[in-house]
Amino acid sequence: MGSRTTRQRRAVLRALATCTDFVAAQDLYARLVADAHSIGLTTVYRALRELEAEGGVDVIREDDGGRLYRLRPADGHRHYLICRCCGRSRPVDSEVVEDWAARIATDTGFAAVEHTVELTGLCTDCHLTGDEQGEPPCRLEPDSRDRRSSYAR
Amino acid sequence: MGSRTTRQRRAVLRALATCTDFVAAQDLYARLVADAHSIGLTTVYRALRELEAEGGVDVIREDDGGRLYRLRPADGHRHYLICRCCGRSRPVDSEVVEDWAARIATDTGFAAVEHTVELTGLCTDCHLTGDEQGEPPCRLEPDSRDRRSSYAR
DNA sequence: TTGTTTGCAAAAAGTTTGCATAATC
DNA sequence: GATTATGCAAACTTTTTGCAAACAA
Repeated sequence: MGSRTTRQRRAVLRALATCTDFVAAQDLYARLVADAHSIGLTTVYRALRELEAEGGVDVIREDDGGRLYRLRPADGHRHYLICRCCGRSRPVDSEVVEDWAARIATDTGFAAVEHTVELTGLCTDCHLTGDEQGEPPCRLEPDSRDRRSSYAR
Repeated sequence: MGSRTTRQRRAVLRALATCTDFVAAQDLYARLVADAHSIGLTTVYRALRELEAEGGVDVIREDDGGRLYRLRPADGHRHYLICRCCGRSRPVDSEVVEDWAARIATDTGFAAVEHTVELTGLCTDCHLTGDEQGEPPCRLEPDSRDRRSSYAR
């Protein structure tokens, strides 16, 4: 009934540790394959889902419903500010929000309250380059479609 | 170049106003059809996407990437606490979060910062009924799959 | 040995698009 | 009359599942 340590799971974890930012399952798979690993896409999906379930990764959602994963820091989950333009993310201080969520939980009587918080914007780099409308001014799609397309199945 | 008022768009808006909670595009479509309206699913999707773009609706995302829509109150956008069990939602006071997001925006220099905030939990009703593990204890799926299934295409 | 994990191919689901027709302004 | 909206069917994308073979313990 226990969980087993396999070559593939180790590889996924190591690849995830290598990433400096959020990655899509497909990207991670592509990286692994490009890195001469032998692994199936299904396995990558399963590994990420398991990691998500046990809280090993932070997850953000793309507009189209896709998921992006990032290894969670040892000191607990974090929230991020993501550039809609270049896709880069940075963790933000979210104590306030954590407290707020906890307060809501007690105030409402809801149990097992969980929260999803995402911030998006245009980083200064992208902001300087493109127009300021808030919609894709730069070289990359707002969601990471570009990063992914080069590895289309 | 302007947007036109059509029978279908009016119907979507009216149906949305009728809903007391978040609905999926497919559900809204099913309701409209059941209500003897003549409308296409595509049109519903388009209408909702337009409403979303112009800020007429609040949107939450399901685990599977689906979207649920709810007419936005006249006094601006809101955030919600959603029961993972029965799917019902209630608006929560989120001034704290709004302020926090604004602060992050100025602190980081990011432009056009937007935020997504969702709270989920188990409402007291559901909590009393099922076990307390935080996973689907009740009669309904944690995401609204049940509400939708009865109208499957 | 025994129960897990893998991975391929196929399925699934929700949403979007092509395009001819219909309706609005 | 010009432009915009509609709606059907087909396409698309990402993720999940069935199942036999491979593998860890």
